[in-house]
Amino acid sequence: MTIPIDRQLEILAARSVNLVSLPELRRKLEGAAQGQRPLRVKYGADPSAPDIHLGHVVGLNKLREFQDLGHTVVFIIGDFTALIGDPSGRSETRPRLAPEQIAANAKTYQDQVFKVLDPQRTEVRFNTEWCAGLALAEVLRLAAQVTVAQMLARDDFQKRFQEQEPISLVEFLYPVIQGYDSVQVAADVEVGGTDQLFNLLVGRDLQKASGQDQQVVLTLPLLEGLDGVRKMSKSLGNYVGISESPREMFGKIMSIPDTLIGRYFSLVLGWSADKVRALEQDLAAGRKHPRRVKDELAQAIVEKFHSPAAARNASAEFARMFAEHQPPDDIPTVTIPMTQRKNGKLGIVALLVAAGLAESNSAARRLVQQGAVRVGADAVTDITAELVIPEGCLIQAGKRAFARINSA
RNA sequence: GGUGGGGUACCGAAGUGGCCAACCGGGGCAGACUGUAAAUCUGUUGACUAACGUCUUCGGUGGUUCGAAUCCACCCCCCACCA
Repeated sequence: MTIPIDRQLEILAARSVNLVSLPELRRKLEGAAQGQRPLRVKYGADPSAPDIHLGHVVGLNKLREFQDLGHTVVFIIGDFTALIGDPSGRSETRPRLAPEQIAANAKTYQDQVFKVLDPQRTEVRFNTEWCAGLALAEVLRLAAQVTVAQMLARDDFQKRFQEQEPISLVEFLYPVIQGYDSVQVAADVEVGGTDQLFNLLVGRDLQKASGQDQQVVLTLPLLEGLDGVRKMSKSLGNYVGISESPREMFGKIMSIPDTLIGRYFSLVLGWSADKVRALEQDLAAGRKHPRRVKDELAQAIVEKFHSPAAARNASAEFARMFAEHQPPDDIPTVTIPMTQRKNGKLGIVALLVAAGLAESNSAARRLVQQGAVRVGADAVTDITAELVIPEGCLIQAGKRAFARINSA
């Protein structure tokens, strides 16, 4: 590593919201450079939802930057803490998960994170390793480091408390256990979202109490989800999973509000602040068209998680589907036995249901009445229509749902 | 242990004997428009029915009533407060 420390600090501090503290990070980087010892950069993942999405990528990108500078990422899967549920930013107690579910999620996690992280410089740990056998006496010693006042000073708890919403005692323990992870892995740095600030700082306290060097805390912005307002999360359904198909991924990114374009370039693709600013100025001045820029964004993201070819295809298909209103090329084929037909004809409502394009006859009728349905080249607006369906006939319900019909 | 407040459709939340398949908001779906699955506007959002209409739904079980999400009884679950 011959990159000067100043440059390293610049890279690592980019996009951060909190950095506690810059001098400490400098000291640690210098120590690492001199002692040929990579820093241990901790990141905790909550396996309560199985998909890694772009919101996680914000953190993963930062970890990758550490790795590219020669450091080691300690990726902790919070299989034990998932039994509690992180209260951060929550307005209610999180549901607790079954151990089998957590194990399954943890597995898919590991498969996904290496799309961003370098496996050679990653240490994956499960915190059950050291939490499961934790003696109560030890828990008490740890818990003694945090005061109720500190807890209640947090926005999320305060709000819940004032609104007489329930707060479980184990939720108070969550930061303690997460902090204990830092002690166990001897973390030099911990990276997390801004909502994790409190938890990360508790890690510092516990390390200090254990006589360890305190970890540097680095928080990153929370990426807004597809709705453009709330943070991206699985439970809000406003997320883009990194394992999603190129088409899904592309389409979802095209649907983000224009105002978020710069943020996605910055946080998902790691663009520099200067570059993002220039882009936003071009957009504001009308020198660049949001549609085109978003297309670039969506392609770049698909490329990051799939391939350049997949990105080009997704873009082309999207344009064909929505700009030219052409059907996509992989349409599911549904077989409808001739026996379901009367005189070789099929009612439009039954057809939609049989093709899986409507959940019920009522829903099918609504679609027809709303003018969403096409059979072959013809729009169908009469719910009593009886149709002869040629082999391979294309059925469309709405802009995005298609099926091709076979008989048997 | 005591007191009080709750459990309504995917979510939030009104409704306190008929006008309730149930206001409203969010979400979803559809249409128009467009630069996109953006924004905006409009419609729609239990099931069956071509339609009239019928059936099931408001924590559970019974009951009162011509008629209940709404009243009564018992039960289950959740929460806050005071100890």
